[in-house]
Amino acid sequence: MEVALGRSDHESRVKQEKTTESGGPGHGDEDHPKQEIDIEVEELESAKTEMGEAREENQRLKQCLDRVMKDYRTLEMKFKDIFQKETKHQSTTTCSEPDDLVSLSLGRVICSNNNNNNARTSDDDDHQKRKALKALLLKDNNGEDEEDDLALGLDCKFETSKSGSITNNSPNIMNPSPTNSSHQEPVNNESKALKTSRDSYSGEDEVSQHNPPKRARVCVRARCDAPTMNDGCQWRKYGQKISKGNPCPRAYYRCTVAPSCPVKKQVQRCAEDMSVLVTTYEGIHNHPLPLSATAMASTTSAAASMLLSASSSSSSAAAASATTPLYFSNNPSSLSSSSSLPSHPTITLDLTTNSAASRFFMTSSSSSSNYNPPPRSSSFRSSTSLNFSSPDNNNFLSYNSNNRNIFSSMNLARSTAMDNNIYRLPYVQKNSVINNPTHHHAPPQPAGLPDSIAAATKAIAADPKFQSALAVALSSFIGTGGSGIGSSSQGQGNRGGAGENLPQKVKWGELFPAL
DNA sequence: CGGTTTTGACCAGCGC
DNA sequence: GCGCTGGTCAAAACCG
Repeated sequence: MEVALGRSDHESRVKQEKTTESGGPGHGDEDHPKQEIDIEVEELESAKTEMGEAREENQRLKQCLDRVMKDYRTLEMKFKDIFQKETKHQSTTTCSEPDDLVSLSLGRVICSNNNNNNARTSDDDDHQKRKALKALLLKDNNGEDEEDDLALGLDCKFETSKSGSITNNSPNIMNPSPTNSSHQEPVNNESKALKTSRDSYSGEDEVSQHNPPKRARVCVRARCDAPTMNDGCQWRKYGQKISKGNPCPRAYYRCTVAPSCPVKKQVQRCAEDMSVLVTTYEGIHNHPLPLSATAMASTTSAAASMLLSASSSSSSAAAASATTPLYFSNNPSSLSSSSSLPSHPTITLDLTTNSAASRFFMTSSSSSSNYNPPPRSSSFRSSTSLNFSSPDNNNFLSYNSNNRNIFSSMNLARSTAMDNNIYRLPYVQKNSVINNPTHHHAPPQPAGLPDSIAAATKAIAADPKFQSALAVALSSFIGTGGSGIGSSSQGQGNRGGAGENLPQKVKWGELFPAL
């Protein structure tokens, strides 16, 4: 419906413009009506052409979605089998051993010990996870109605071996589950969650309480002309600083969706490339997020969870190093936030290079990395980078051929879904391959979609982190489709919205007037 | 008028 | 202890 409106708006706008150009009715000479008719016919034809193209693309997207669903179900079955086997195998051991799958398991409660407080069985969790992901993948019309499900689905939960009575949110940077205890304990919840997460990666409970490490940060690098990226949340600027080594000031924002929300973000342009916006998120939302914010939320929470999961202990870090290919953004100069504050465990989502969503890198910190943050003698230091860039344009997840960064794509995707009830999924291009030279589990990829999916299946099955992160990434894309863009990000009276007004916001009717 | 932004001051952590 | 830097506060300015 909205599409039609957008189209009619477009047409009426065109007509209005023409009327204006021709000086209005009765003012032009005799030839003008003919020319106008010709022009209108031409535009009608072009509009029809565009409509046809859009329909084709919609078909492709539907097919892509079907394939993704099939793959997902296949993978889920495999994963479930593997997980059940591992659960049986590990049932004899304690839960003190961190589970690399914990971070992105989409609601699963991992490491279930014998504590009775956890009534959820593995099957229950699987069911919940499946339900949540299914809701993510299948919901098409009533996105807002399923916001809770979405949030639940994207939630990550930890259960520490010591505090079994607490089923906390993971260090979920952006998206705690609204169904959890957030509402009951809006303030303490964060510290609890942080404590749990800290405990999980420091392994020093007592020390953590008295000398807590800095909370994890998620750094997102993306090309953006706007003052800040629109991530769906409401932010209020509370400070600005010129930081060392960067002529561009760093702006400090605080989440204003809820008064007590502790989440902050720092926004700074990259010194070497002013078009790159570096946004660093810190903290845990203690309120339900608008659906428009869940994309970034799930992405950043996944990243942070991975970071903390990988950092949870030496064993898990070693496991991460062993199982996860290393691919650092190798651009420390741009990571002013993280590099200047290496005491914060920081994960970086690098979305800056070339094409759209593009290649999907999972990386993890390791001493063998070529990324050398400034040395600092003390404090925990961790840096992890997810690189979505595609230097060679062999896209795996790609929105389209536009040279648009992933989050611009997210905005567009949401506009699409909002107006057309069809998710504008990142689709796999015809010649797409998973081209991850650093991924040892991914065999050489021949071109072609089925092979790509097969390769993806192998790669995902081989690497739980990759698997989980891919799921989250997919849910991020899909999650953007459920509601109107900016519908919740800009509240009443939010003038300026801390620079969050959407210059990059594109109306669907303008983008695809043919629809 | 209420909310946001700006901006100088202040504080804490760190290195020397 | 001092200086540097990052981060935050809060009063004033700004805006619709």
